[in-house]
Amino acid sequence: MVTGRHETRERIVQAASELAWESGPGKLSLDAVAAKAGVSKGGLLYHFPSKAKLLEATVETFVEDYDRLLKEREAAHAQATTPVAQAFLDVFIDDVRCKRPPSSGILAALAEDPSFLNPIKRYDRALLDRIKADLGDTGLAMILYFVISGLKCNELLSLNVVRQDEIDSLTERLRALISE
Amino acid sequence: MVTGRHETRERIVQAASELAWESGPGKLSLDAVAAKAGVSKGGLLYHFPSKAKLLEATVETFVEDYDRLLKEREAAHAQATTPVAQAFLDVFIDDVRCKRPPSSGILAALAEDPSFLNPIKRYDRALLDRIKADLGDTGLAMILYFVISGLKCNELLSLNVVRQDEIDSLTERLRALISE
DNA sequence: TTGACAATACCGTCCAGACGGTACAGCTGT
DNA sequence: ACAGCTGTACCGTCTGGACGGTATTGTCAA
Repeated sequence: MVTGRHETRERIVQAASELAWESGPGKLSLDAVAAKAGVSKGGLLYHFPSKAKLLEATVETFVEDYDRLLKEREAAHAQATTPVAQAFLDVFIDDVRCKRPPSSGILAALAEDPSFLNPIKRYDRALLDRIKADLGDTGLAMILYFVISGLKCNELLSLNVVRQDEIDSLTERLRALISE
Repeated sequence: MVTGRHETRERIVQAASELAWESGPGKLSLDAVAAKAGVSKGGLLYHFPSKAKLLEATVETFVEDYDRLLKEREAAHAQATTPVAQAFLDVFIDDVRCKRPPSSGILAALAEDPSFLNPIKRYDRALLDRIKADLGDTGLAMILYFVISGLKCNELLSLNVVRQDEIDSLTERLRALISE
């Protein structure tokens, strides 16, 4: 098969994420991932020499994708007084609007070993600091960050505690809080 | 060994939770749980005829324990205007103060099958409604619920994004918001 | 230009070990 | 007598990963 430089790698990572969602985070097998990605198991192990490396890459990809979206939204709010906070909200709202299945790749990584989430930990700590600096108000920054974090967690674990209209009114309220 | 009626059951559930924390949520084996609980595998399977039943019980125990703590705190705030919201905050604060390892039993259940979390979903939906009724202000209730939810998630996934003093100032601010 | 070689990107097979679960015989405190 | 176990033996399945092989593409000296 003729493939671009890292096209197959990306396909494998995406297949892993989708499979984690479909068959449960702890039931991710390399065989299944390979099959879903349209690659033989040998081929998979060429790109990711172990399951650990695959899950590592899944988390890293997740962070990179999120960072790209956030930067895009930040650029769109470049003239605003609180671009980071606005962008942070925007990305979350887009995420729920898109109704795409939660990124269970990170759950699969968590199931294997909690320390795989370290990149997220680092990224989010830096993000929280940026929101703080952006808003000036530390307390408000934390409220914004953790409300969104709670909502994301609710999605990630498929708890579905809130309805869409409740999410909408909550995000509107947050928008008002950070626009004052 | 002399045991009470359901003492062994409880010991097994607790062993499962601890093991999920120590060796990763997805690497919970019945052999290991039995060993940790000081029970033979046959004995474990006497109490929980399958792994699914064990994880189910783990989640149920988690919800029951939480409910007991919440009710205690509610009783302590019986004369206040917003007992549920106050108690909700109290239980969280106690939880982080105790510095006990996160209840990874639910992560193990999640790894096996996300639908094991349904009891939590039901409980939390009802809890959110109670906080809403308690506070009168729907938006404020959701902010309170999701900030705490975000903080819990942060703990559950061991992300440790915030320091203890930041948590303290955030919970104080929430306390002020719901005491007005 | 070409031929030798090497790196890349896979394929297909195989295996040791772990796992969930079954079965069952025996022990023991009440 | 019987619930509540223990201990052992076992089965079928699945899994991560090692391994050897193959086809394609790229590099580079002669």
